[in-house]
Amino acid sequence: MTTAQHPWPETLRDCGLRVTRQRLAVLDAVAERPHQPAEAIHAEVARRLPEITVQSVYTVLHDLTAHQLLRRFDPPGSAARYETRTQDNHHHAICTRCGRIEDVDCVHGAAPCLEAPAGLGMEVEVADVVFRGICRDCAAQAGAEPASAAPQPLPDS
Amino acid sequence: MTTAQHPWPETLRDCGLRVTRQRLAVLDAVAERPHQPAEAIHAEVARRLPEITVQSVYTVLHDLTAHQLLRRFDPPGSAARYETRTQDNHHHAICTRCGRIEDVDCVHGAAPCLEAPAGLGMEVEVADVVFRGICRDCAAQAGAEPASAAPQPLPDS
DNA sequence: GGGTAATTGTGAATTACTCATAATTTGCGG
DNA sequence: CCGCAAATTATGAGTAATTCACAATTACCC
Repeated sequence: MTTAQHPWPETLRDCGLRVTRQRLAVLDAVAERPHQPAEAIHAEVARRLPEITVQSVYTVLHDLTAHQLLRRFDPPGSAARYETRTQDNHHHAICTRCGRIEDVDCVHGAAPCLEAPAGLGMEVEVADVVFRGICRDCAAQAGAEPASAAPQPLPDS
Repeated sequence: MTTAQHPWPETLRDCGLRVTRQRLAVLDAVAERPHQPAEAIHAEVARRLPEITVQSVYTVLHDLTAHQLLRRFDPPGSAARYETRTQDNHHHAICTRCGRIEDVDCVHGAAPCLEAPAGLGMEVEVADVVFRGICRDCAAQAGAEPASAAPQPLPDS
């Protein structure tokens, strides 16, 4: 689908970061499949760079997140996820049954929820919103199967 | 301040739970100091029940959370916190410098942010909102000290 | 190409929990 | 009150996710 890739090397250099195979591979993997945990990113990256270690993936993810090339998202009760959408203010929806994570564009405009805490003595910089519920597919299945009480352990995207 | 305590024993029995010293002590500790991690709750509880173990605190927190007597909150990149405000829809503000966590009442009314994802194929049950920024105290200090780049490791309340 | 600082690899350590099982306790029935 | 059964807690080990220290390698300016 996306034949034209991001100019990752340029972006890296703009941040004062060196261009390495590991960083490019991680950026590609996260761009292609967002909302994956570090282990899954490592598995994907290892297909091209079999010698890469999980620890290096952690280091790369940490560095790229610190430089705003990646955004880290912590689903409650699960490992951290990463995505390349860092410039816009978007939120996330998690299905409590199948664990699927989807992006949710901001409803109130560009910087929506930041207007919220009027009386709060704080200058708000970020507002992270996590919606939780039952996605359409799981709701459809719920009619047939009563479904398990415990939610699935957050599989993939 | 709050001389009149909650009727925890009654509340516990209403949930079909037995009344134990450990549960009462945990409920008291969380009510008195919300937004504390399990370790801090254990430390507080241990002042009255020196023989209690951290694992038991984890079990109690888990059980009470499952029965809606406590609400669990996962700050990004930090251990879980607990609070007794379970009936209202409120959110949280975290100072990225000092780590202080404060409650934020809902701005849009009772169930505010649930109206958000119109085009989303999901029936939203919960909307967790986390505001992050610099609190008033830290902003005042920022003028004097340039402050460290890394945020403090989420101390207390 | 050479040097140097940045980056990655290696391996151990840590944090925040969870799990299995044994000991204890609560609360009901008698 | 007493005792039993189920619920709860203590004990100890185990796990997942991530971090840390340091040695080996690599990118990039000259």
